[in-house]
Amino acid sequence: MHLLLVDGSAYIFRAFHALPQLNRKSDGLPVGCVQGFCSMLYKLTEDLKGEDAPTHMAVIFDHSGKTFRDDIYTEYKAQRPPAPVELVPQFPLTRAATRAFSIPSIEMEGWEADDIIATYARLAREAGGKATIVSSDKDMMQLIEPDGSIRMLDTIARPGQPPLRWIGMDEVFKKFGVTPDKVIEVQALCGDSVDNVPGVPGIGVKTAAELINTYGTVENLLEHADEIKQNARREKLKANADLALVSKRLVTLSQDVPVELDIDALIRQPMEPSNLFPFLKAMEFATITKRLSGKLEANPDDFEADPEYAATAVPGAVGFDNAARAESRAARHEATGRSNAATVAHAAAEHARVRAIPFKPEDYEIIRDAAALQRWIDAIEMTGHVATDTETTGLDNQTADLVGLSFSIAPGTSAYLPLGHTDGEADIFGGGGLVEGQMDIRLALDMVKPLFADPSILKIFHNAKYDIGILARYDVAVKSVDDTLLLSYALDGPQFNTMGELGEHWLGFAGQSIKDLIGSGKKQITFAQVKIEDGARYAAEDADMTMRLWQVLKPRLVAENMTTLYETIDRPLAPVLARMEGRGVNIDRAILSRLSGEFAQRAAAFEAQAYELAEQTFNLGSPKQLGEILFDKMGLEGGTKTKTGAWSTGADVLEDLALKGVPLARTIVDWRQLNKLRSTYTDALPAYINERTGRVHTTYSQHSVLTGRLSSNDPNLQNIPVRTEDGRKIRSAFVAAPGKILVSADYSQIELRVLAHIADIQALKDAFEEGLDIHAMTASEMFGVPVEGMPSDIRRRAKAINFGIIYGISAFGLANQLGIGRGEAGDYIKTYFERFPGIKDYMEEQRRKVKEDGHVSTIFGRRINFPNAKSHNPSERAFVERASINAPIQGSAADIIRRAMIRMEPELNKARIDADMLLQVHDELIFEVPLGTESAAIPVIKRVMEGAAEPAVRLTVPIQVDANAAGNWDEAH
DNA sequence: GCAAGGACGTA
DNA sequence: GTACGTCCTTGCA
Repeated sequence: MHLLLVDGSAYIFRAFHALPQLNRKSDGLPVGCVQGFCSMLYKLTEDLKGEDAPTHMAVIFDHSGKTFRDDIYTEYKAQRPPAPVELVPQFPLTRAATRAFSIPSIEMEGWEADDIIATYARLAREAGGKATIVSSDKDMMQLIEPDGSIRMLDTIARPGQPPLRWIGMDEVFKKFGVTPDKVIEVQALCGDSVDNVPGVPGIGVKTAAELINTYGTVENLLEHADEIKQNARREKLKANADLALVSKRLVTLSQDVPVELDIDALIRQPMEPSNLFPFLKAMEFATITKRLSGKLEANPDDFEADPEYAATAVPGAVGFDNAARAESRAARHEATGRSNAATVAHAAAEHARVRAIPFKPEDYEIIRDAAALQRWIDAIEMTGHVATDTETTGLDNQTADLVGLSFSIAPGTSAYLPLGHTDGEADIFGGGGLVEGQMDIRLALDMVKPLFADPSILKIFHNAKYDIGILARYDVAVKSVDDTLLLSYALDGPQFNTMGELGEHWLGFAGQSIKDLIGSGKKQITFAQVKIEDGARYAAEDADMTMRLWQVLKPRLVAENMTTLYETIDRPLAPVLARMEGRGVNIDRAILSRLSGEFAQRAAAFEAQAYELAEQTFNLGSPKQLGEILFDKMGLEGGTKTKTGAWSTGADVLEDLALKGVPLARTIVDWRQLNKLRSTYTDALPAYINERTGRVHTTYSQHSVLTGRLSSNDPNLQNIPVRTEDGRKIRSAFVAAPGKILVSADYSQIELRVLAHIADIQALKDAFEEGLDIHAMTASEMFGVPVEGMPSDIRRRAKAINFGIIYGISAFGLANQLGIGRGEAGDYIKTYFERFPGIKDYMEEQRRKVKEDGHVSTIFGRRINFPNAKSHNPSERAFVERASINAPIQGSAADIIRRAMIRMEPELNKARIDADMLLQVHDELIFEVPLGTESAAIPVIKRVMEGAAEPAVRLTVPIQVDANAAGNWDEAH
């Protein structure tokens, strides 16, 4: 008899740390360890042949919870960190894998796997057989027998080593310096920091082995302790005799576990295809499935993936396709709802654990010299990850100066490194000198630089893009980043923005407000002027808070299937945006200044005209005063009121009045237009030119928009005018730098194409495939007019309907847009749905989904939440319905361009094209390239943009990108 | 000095 | 009918 005992828990942990954890299944669940585990089980059956072939087999796991060792020594394994988030969901899966291979999976409450293994090994030996323990855990070495009846086998794959390595007497002696029967004696003395076995302080393996080889056992050693010559050693032993004895009990494996299955129950069973393949298919393990199908002579296609473990959402099938697929998806969702229970529970437990840790500002450290900084760097390298934050003199990372850095390696363990605090009164030259007690900024940055560049150390920021931008200006590159702001965005959307809001919500503590430190308004100071001690408390708390939020939010990623979205779309985009912001865009100050004068003059003329027509002066910028003049004083008919009871004076109202012969209305419309262009663009933009770079640097927000779009602010470069002739003059002030040229590339009709894909509308898809004018085609389908020679008004109506569809159409809105009656608009919509019934199905599906789940999704799995979906207010509910129809369309298009942006720079580099991506305007990317290289750049840019959905989603419509080059943005567009 | 509302620029 | 940000006025602190 040969019993093979696999130490399942040890294998998973060792494999997790020994192998790169790259494998995930299609819903983002990490399964690298499960895969390694399955390969190992398969390999064992392949490699253990002849006399090594086992006749009996079992896989043993640790049971969660307390064991008898916790009663002996309360600190046992107390310092062990919680299992890595990626690993937790894999625990139940390895049990399932064991069962799939028709092998008994054994775990027992109150016992460690090691004890169960020891017991079975003894039973096998007593029955006259032998046992092989598949493990490399040193704690098991005590079981090895010199006669070979109990052996160990290490199967963790390592480069350059044979796949299976036997551990016998020699290996044990090498490790402990004693024979296996003395291993527990040595361990009792030297202890084990991993399991927190105390041992005798100051005695290591070497000394312990020497002592045991002389005295045989711990007990005998303690009895003869007085004979030991070395003073220190003798005293340590005598003082810690109790610890040594307790340690021995801790490391001694119990061989008397009351096992439930007796050894006959462990006889090897043949693999059963109907057991095996459903699991392997659910895990999406193609290679091993293929190998086993050959071996078992079974066809895996005959089996369905086990619904309990299969992926929730297949990318490309998210959103709506047709009723049948939606149904099967719902079924899968249910199924994984169960299989994800462990990950959900883990996330909740982490939240509870972290929330319970109190904040202690008095524990924060201030790093004032190189020695202290080196200690922190060493600790960070040990930990492998660090929450970090930059403190600066302002909100704009293109102008703010670095004042300090904070680091946290665990909740409550945090430090501040002050670098640029100044004293004295600020003068016009930027303030007083540096305060004492700070490291030289260059020296400190040189010390932390390798840390930030080290890909094996994860840097956790809150809004990494800001800090990456600051650090880049100090020549510090950052690799391997997590971002609590983006984690929160992927999980909850733009619900929480600031760290204070996140802290308040998840930890019940908002943290110190920056206003308390620097004040606000006129009396506001910069962080550089804050006292170091005060700044330290704030900054260290920020890093501490970031670390806590990361520990709360990161596990939710797996539990809520958002890992792929976060890791492949949101997180990698941040450094791309940081570079775009850093590059800025060149604008021609002279053009804007000339336009400013022109607009001001023309506006003044309209102003004078307005006073004349109104027969009084008033503030043209005041809708209130205007409304009173038009509707009260002049007594015009048909005025409507806004929700606050004020007269409505929007452009559409004034336009109406103008047509009815009210010249004042036209004058106001024209004045407002010019005034808008002047105040928002020609006057404001030059003030944004950065002195250092001579360019305008916008700030993108990656976490503000419900649907996944970006937004742009300070200044907003996503709403530069284009529709009117005056507006385009402003656009022409965005110019390429000397020797360069601008390339503008925009997606053609991306949202309608996305709609055609998700709602699966064949007529629309065909039209795009054939390159038809989509609005004319719609008009022709709806009104039965041939495309050739179609009246422009008919096409205009169809265009409005197409846009209306994307916006979640209502008869009311369409009527408003087209200036027709509600009845007529309703008829249009009815006709449209008759011609494209799939669209109606899509809309109903989204309405149903949002009501049921409170969210809808993009084709890449981005979730868009609508907490209002069940509102009792009918108009609020109608709004949610329209928005939930629009969100998957707008959001999927936004995901596509995000993916294009992430891939753009590597692809341009690969093609050896020197092109700088400067701006994104939702469906358009603007680049600056050396003059003459535009014709080489454009094909690459188009290829990346057009293929951006692949391979995650195979779109069923062609994507078209139009690109042009010119010296300014107006002509390139 | 700040928040809300109205208006208007973009996709 | 969707999604944003900015400027200006108004009203209140």
